[in-house]
Amino acid sequence: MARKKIPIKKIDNINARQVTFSKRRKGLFKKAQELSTLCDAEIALIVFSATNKLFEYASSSMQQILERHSRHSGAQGLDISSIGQQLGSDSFDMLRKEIEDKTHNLSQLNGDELQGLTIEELQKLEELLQRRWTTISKIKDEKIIQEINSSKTKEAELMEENQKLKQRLAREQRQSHESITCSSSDFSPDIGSSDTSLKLGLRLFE
Amino acid sequence: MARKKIPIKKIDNINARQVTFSKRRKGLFKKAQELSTLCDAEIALIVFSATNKLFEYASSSMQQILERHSRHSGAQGLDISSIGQQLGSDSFDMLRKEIEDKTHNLSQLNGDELQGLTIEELQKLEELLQRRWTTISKIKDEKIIQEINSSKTKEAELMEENQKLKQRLAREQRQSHESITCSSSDFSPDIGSSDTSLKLGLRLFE
DNA sequence: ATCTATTAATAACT
DNA sequence: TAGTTATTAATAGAT
Repeated sequence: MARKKIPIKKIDNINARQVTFSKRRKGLFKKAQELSTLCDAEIALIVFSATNKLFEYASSSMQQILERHSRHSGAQGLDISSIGQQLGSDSFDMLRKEIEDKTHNLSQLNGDELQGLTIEELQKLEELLQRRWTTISKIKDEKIIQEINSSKTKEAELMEENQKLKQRLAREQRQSHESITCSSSDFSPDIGSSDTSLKLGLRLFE
Repeated sequence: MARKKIPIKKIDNINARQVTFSKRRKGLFKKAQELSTLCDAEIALIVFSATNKLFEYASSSMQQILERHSRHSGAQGLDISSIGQQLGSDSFDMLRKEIEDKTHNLSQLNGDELQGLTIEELQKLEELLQRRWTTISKIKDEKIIQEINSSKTKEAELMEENQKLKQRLAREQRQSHESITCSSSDFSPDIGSSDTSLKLGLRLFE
C-alpha cells in the first residue's frame, strides 16, 4: 500500500526495517483501538521488537484481559475435574492417579525444561502441586497432633502408674512395719506396660 | 476507508457492528502477522468480541509471549526488595512493615475489589501472602514441636520419678523381707535405656 | 520527520 | 455469510 508493493517477508535492510516497524506498529495499534471502539471489543496487543523492546496496547486493562484470556484457554485445556465428573468417580480416581504420576515426573524437571509447557499446563501443574502440598501439610499436621495426643496419653498413663507406685510404696512402708512379704509379681507387669507404651511413641514419624 | 468515512465510535446497528467486527478483525490479524514477518517482531493479539468470543493471534506461541510480557512488566513493577536494598536495611524493614500492613488491609478485601489491581500488584501480593503464610506455618510448627518436646520431657521426668519409686519400692520390700534378695538392678537399666531413645525421637521435626 | 504515489482496507450495497 | 466497488486509510520510497 504504497509506492510499490513489498513482499511479506523479513525486510533485509535494517534501517528500512526499523522505519517500517515504527510505521506499521503505529498503524496496527490504531486499527486495534478502532476495532475496540467501533465494535465494543476487548483487545490486548503485545508487540516485542526485534530489539526486545515491548510495546503494548489494551482496550481496558491488560491484566483483566490476560486473566480473561487464561480463563478462556484454561477452560479448553486439561480440565481434569470436569472430565472426571463426566466419567464415573472410579475413572476419575484413575485419572487423578495418572496425573499425580505425571506431576511426580514433572516435579523432577528443572526450570528450563518447564519452559516448553504451555501456560495452561503450567497453571494446572501449579494448582496440582499446591493441592499436593496442602495435602502433605495437612497430613503432617495430623501426624503431629496424633503425636501430641499420644504423648499426652502416655503422660497420663505414667502419672497414673506413678500415682499407683506412690500408693503402693506408702502401703509397703506401712506394711514393712507390720512385716509383710514382698510379692514381686505385683509390680513386674507394671514395668512391662510402661515399656510397651514407651515404644509406641515413635511410629508417628516418617 | 470506504464508500463513506465513519466516525470512530461504537456502531449502533448491531448487524453492521457484527459485519464490521468480522472484517476489521480479519484485517487487524493480517496486519499483525505482516508486521511480525516484515520486522521480525513477536506479537500476541487477543480479541474478545462483544459476545464474549475469543479470537487470538500469536506470531510464535501465545504462552511464551505472555510469559515474556509478564517478565517485562513484572520487572518494572513494585520490586520491594530491590528498593529496600538500595536503602539501608532499616529502611527496608520499615518498608517491609508498611507493605505487610497494607497486605493486612488488602487481605480483608474480597475478590471483586481485588479486580482493580494490576497484575504486578496482584503478583507481589500473592508472593507476600505466600511468604507470610510460610512464616506462620513455620512458627506454628515450631510451637507444636516445642509442645511435643515439653511433653516428652515431662514424660521422661515422670518415668525417672517412676523408676525411682520402683527402686524405692523394691528396696522397701527388700528391707521388709531381710531374707529375700529382690534384684532391682536387673530391670532398672532397661527402663533407662528405652527412656533415652524416647528423648531422641523428636529431633526429626524441623 | 514529512510528503505523496500507490496499494490495501473497508463501508455500503448486493 | 460472501462478493463487489467506490472511497478512504495506510504506507513504501523519496525528500
